[in-house]
Formats: sequence, structure tokens, C-alpha cells
Amino acid sequence: MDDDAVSHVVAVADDLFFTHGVHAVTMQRIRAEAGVPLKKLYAMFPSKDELLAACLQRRDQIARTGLRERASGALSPVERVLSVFDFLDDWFHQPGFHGCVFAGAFGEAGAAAPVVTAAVQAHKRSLLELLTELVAEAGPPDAEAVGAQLAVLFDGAMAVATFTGDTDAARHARHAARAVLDAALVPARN
Amino acid sequence: MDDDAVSHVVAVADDLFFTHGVHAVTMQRIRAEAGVPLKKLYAMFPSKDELLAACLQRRDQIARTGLRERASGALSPVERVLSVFDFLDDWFHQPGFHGCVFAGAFGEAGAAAPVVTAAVQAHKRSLLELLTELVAEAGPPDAEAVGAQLAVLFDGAMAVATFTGDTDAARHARHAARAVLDAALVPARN
DNA sequence: GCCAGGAGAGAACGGTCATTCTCACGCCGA
DNA sequence: TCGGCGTGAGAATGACCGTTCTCTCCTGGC
Repeated sequence: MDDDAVSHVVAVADDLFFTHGVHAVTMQRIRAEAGVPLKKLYAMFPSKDELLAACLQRRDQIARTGLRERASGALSPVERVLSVFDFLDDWFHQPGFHGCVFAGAFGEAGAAAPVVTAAVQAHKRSLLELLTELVAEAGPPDAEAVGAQLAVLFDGAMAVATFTGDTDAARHARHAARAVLDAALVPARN
Repeated sequence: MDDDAVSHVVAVADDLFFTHGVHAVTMQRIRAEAGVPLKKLYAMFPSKDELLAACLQRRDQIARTGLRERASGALSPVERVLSVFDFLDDWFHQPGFHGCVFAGAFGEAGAAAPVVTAAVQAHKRSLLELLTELVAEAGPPDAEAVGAQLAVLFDGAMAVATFTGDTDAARHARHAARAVLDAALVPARN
């Protein structure tokens, strides 16, 4: 029962944070929108920062699940890696896309809130792992390095889309990713 | 006289914003550190947001100058493009590097402050232009597309360094950039 | 019916900050 | 010497928001 209430609150808060920005959303508003008393809100999460961190963990979960699902539909290992950028592309084109929550949260609360920083870093780390894993299946000699390069592309697409509103960023990243993978998979004349 | 005062204030504010984050720095503090009366501060800039925007414009200028200087020392067009990432690498390893100011400013003030958003977008646009220009000199058929891909790498390195503190990000971006350039310059078996 | 206990709703508190206002001081011209 | 004026320094204002507190009402047991 209580679990339901908690995840409901997190879902509502996440939506508000994501849409309007962390700073612009007050606890009052979350309370009102979620239909819980303020007291209960603070019983669930000792502070706004903790609530935000919970939202970020939820996002992390959702993103990873989505990425894996998308990857599982791909036909080859290379396509599996590239599907990550297709996922991103879809996401950018969803109505109401407002940029990366993690970037926003980090900017607004990061420095002062260790919980938030930790959540953001955990997310980035888990993405790097996922990418490296997908790359490894494609079999280049240096999966770690290639994974790191793809992570840069992933975050870069996010940053470009967030800051400039250019929703083609994911496609540019995909092209670049293909070049990186090709280079890594061909024995290569250096 | 007045110009000097203004640029002094901007320099001081920029330093504070960059080091401690926009939100953590109060107008009082800027006033104290810059040694100007609050009144004069508000005579120079009607609001904190405007002051921040001025700081971002200054950064933009500095970054572009630095990038061009660095590029001018490179031996070939391709090296000239890649020198951009060396510049980034150096920057990441400077003591007191705290991530991209533009990202921070956007997160903290962006949504609510159109001036700030505009400054960030102008910066990203000018970077994209610079990259595209450098790429064009290397002569691939589709400089625009390659420039956009490099911009993604550039911002990605920034994002990774900012969020995770991984200062190797620029090197990963450089490797990826070389792969992208190689692919663009070889007539290529698709 | 009556009392205890908990939960909901929102008022109150404490602190922070951008922004504005006041006031006193020192300089300059007469 | 005196009056006015620009200027510096910081106090006052007004608003906001996270967090806590209080009061009321409802429920459930006897």
C-alpha cells in the first residue's frame, strides 16, 4: 500500500521536475498534484533533494529498460549498438521533450546536494556499462575505449538537444557512432 | 573608465559563477569581491541574469579565441580540426576545472531567463560554425554534417567531464573525431 | 454516546536573496 | 565657508520556499 503511494509520488514529482525544472517546482505543488499531505510527503522523503534523487533513479531504470528493449530488437551486434541512438532519437521527438533531466538536476541542485550528484553519476556509469557491454558483443579489440567514445556521443547528443533544441542531434551521433565502430572493427591501416 | 569597471565586474563575477555555481553566488558577494557599490552594479546590469549573460558572452569570446589560436598552430587541416579536442583536454586538466559554465548556467537559470538561454545557444551556434569551418578546410564532401557530428563530440566531452569528473573525456572525443574524419575523407565503401 | 488517536489541510517559521532605499560623507564650485 | 550633489555602504523590503507545527475532523473501540 505504502509502496504504491511512494511510487505515485515519485511519478508525479518526476513529471513535474522534468517538465518545469527542479527549481520551478515547489513541494507544495508536488503535494497538491500528488494528493498527499505535506506531512506524508516528508515522511516518505526527508527532503526535496532525496525526492529528486529518487526520481532520477526511476529515470535511470526506465532509460535502461527502454534501451535494452530497443537493443533486443536489433538484427546484428553493430545494429544493437546503434539502436541506442535510435532510442535517443525517438525520445527527442516525443512531445514535451525538455532536455536531459540529469543535466538539469545536476545544474540546479548538483553542487549543493551530494545525493543528487551521486544519482547522476550512477546513471552515467550505468550507461557507460551498458554501452561497453553492447560494444563487446560486436567484438572489437578495445571495447572499453569504444564504449567510452560512444558514451561521449550519447551525452553529446543529449547536451546538444537540451541546449540548442536541435532534435537531429541523435542522428548526428548515430552517424559518428557508425564511423567509430567501423574504425574499431576494421583491423585498420592506422 | 567605465568600460574598465564593467569588464572588471564581469571578470570577477565570471570567476565566482564558474567556481561556485551561479546559484551559490549572491549579488552581495560579487559586489564585495569586485569592490563596487551595489548601486553601481545595478546601474551596469539591470539584473543578475543580465550579468550572467555578459559573463557567458565573455566566456564564448575567450573560448573561441583560444580554439582559433590552438588551431593555428596545427600542421594539417585534419590536425587543425583535432586540435579542438586538445584544447578541451588542456582545459579539463586545468586546476579548478568545474565543468562547463554554459551547462551549469543553463540548468540553474536557463528556463526562467531568456537572456541566459540566448547566450548559451549563441555560444553553441558559434562553436558549431567554427567546427564546420575547420572541417571545410579539410575538404570532405559534407562539411556541415561532419561539423555537426564533431559538435556532438565536443559537447559530449564537456558533459562527461562535467557530470562524471572524467577528465579523459576529451581524449575519447578526439579518437572518435578522428574516426569520423577518416570516414568522411575516404570516398568509402558504404 | 464518548473518548483517544491518528491523519489531513494548510498556516506559520526561518532563512535566503534579488532588488531598492536611505543616509551620511566628501568633493566641488562659488 | 557654505550649499548642493554625486557616491559609497549597507540597511530595509518583499517575495519565495523548504520544512515544521497546529488545529480540526474523522474513525474505531468500548
